[in-house]
Amino acid sequence: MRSAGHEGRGRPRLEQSRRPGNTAREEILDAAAELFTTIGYAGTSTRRIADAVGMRQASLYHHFATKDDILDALLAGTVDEALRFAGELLAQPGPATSKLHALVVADCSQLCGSRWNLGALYLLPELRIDRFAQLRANREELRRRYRQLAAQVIAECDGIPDADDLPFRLVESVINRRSDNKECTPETPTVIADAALRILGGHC
Amino acid sequence: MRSAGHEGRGRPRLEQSRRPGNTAREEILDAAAELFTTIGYAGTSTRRIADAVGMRQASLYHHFATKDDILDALLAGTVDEALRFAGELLAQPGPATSKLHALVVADCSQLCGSRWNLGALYLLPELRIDRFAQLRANREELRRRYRQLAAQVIAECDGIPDADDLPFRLVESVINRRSDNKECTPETPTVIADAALRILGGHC
DNA sequence: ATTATCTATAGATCTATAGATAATGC
DNA sequence: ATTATCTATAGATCTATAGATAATGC
Repeated sequence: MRSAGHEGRGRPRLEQSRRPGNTAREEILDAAAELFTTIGYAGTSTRRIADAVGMRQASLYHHFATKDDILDALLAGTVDEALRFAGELLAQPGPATSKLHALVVADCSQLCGSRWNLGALYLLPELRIDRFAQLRANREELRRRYRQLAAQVIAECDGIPDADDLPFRLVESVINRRSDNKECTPETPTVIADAALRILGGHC
Repeated sequence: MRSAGHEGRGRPRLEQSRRPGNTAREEILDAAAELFTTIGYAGTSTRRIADAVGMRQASLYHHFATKDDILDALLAGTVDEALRFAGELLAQPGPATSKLHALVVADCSQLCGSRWNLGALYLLPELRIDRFAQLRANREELRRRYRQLAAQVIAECDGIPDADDLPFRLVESVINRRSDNKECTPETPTVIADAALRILGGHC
């Protein structure tokens, strides 16, 4: 079992690795995740990422063709699981209330559990460029499914129709809380999920 | 009454102004507000701001000493009014419920009403540098006053203690909605304010 | 031979400054 | 004289490429 930065295949690094990860690719993604979420994408130079890993700037390009590809790799997969779970819940029978609760708990757990605040990447203004249109569309579809589930809860429990976008926004608030250096507690996911149901104003 | 870009004091511009505002300073701030909120701060070059105004890049520096100063000028004052109003409400007697409602309505109206989504500037990762520590502290103080007011509502109405941060986060959600190109409606401020009370779970 | 790193650098930025110029104001 | 613009550019980046080098694998 090879530990990062030690005894690899190619030429050895000049400095020892400072990052977790079994491969150079994972080390780069870990450093980029920290920097992109804290100082932004445009504000993070490839040199700074390389410094954080402990390699030369040019060496990044053996693993990623462009800087955009690094952001892409970080984002890929973050929404997919949430999207899949939301689709599965929508297809199932049963009360929407418990389904929405389960979705919120799952998504908040994921947002709270990641080593870096990866959800914040979706809020970066840089994501507006065409290159990331597909990723934005995925997030938009997730939002649509939240609204659909929320609308079902509102219908079932005689809630407030205008509130159907708010459960999704409450989940996003976990990202803002982490950006403000407020930690998640183990209770956070259920606190948010309970709040998401209350906010719809129904009597179930 | 002088209209921007026409018959001013100094040397005339090569191009006509493309921006609203009675002074060059206002035109620059308008262009910067659009660009900073849509493509980010680090991602917006001073050249691009100047192009959007219809002047040369170097001419910006007659009005602002540094690029940071432009962001600073946009942020200055955006939180101050909210902070003042929150402080005033906290000092007044009366039920916390109606005070929190009024604060949320006021802040959401301000966030919805600005020509550009200025609230999004507070969510930019670039604001983490020391230069903007005071502005972040102001926003943190506003958040603290929201929590204080929310805690009073929770005490008065037997609500859920863990929910005290959520009214502030709901107000922030208006920023995310605008970033997602969802317009505010005239009802948005009261929709959010009503939701902020429901989310605290009290029986008042 | 293959791989992952290294050094060096091209070419394109980007912020900010220096100094000239073309208006109005006095 | 004062003001707001302009042109030109210094100096510091930044991304990405070219090609050398030092390991392991076969």
